[in-house]
Amino acid sequence: MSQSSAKQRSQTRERILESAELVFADNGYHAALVDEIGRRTSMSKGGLYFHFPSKEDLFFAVMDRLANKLVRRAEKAAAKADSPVAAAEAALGAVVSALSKQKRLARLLVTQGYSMGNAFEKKRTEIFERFASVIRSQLDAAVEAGEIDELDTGLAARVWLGAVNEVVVHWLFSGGPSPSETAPELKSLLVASIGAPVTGPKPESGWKVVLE
Amino acid sequence: MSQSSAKQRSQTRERILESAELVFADNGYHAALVDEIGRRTSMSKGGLYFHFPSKEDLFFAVMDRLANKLVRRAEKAAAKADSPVAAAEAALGAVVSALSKQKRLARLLVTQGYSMGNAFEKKRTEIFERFASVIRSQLDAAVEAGEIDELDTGLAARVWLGAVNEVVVHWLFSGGPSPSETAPELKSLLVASIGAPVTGPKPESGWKVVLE
DNA sequence: TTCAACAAACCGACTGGTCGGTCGGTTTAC
DNA sequence: GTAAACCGACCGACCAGTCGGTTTGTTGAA
Repeated sequence: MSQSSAKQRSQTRERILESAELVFADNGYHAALVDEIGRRTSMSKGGLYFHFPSKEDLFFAVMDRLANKLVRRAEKAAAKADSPVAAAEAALGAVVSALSKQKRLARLLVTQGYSMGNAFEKKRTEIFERFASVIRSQLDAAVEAGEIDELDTGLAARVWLGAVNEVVVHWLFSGGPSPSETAPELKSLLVASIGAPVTGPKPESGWKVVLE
Repeated sequence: MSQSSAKQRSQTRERILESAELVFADNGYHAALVDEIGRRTSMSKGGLYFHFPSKEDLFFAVMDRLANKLVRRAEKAAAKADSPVAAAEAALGAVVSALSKQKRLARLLVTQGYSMGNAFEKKRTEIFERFASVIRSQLDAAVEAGEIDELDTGLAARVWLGAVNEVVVHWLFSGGPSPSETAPELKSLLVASIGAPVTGPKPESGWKVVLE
């Protein structure tokens, strides 16, 4: 009946998204071949095009799926913290940690969004803004609570993300240290940037690398 | 004679680089057509290929040329400052200001380096590292002079650049405020991040927006 | 229980347009 | 005279997307 076939349908979609994620992450958008995605899904090109109208749409779907996962993690981590600043730290930490775990994911989110025309670049920005707003709302709360002085929290959130972005890129392409290794130092810099007191690199500050 | 033809030669190269910069900046690497570069240089494709072995090499040459210009500016700005921290601020300010002035340039440096395979991504990173080292050496001097506490200056420099990068991207793709507008706030955040005392947003701190 | 009718899902050879790069030739400069 | 500089029609690889067709699954009437 139509109920069960709808389930089947979305399972197939999921299978395709999974393969597509790998192929896009390994090759970047342009070099990724639709045929290759088909191969890894054990499905013909025609089959793929039955589920997704274009390569572009498929790519967007992959990005959205990843972003959802990550944002959920960040929010979860933030919810556990017991002060706004700590929550902001925790959210950022969750992202850093997740990216460290999976180079593929890092590549996709951090660099591939750029690799094309304006439509794509907007998508990348949109996703980054979602992350930024998680951090931003914590910083707003921190200001509200008098934990830190007033400041442009939107800007601060972007600064934080930009910093993480660069550290990740450096790791990806220059063989620099993994983001999790740099995390404590990074945390100090970013917390200091918003004028909050920097607590020494203590392991209990929500920067555990274990996660997942 | 060979002297004058060598001059001619490099002038032609320069003409090509100029056009190529425009075309790459407007369209990104992939969408940029070699024929279009030829058109704007009033030179046939064959002519271009006499001077550059491939589209890829041409792109790299464009990037290098831009990077050289920017690094020179940053160093010049730094040289004028009268304390290491101020010099670091000034260098960053010069970059921000230059990027604000020319969206094209910003697009190229900040996003197009990503749009392809690994070779290109390395190039982008290489260029960013050059900027980072300008800032980094000032921070080292600041530590040396006891102006700020010890810290991972390499990381701090990357954090600064990453922050700028993100602010620029936000401006480019979300119609956010121009980087020069945000500059004073941004400066406060970044200076605070390295634990230096934040002087109010005074105009004389090397953040003049005028610069060519 | 069987089967015809229909649709959803899938197949894969093929097309059509795109461009980087080539190469035999012409022009220009010395 | 000759070599560097330049020309531009052409080639050939590439690949997203198409489309006529086959398979699989569902339904409902006989």
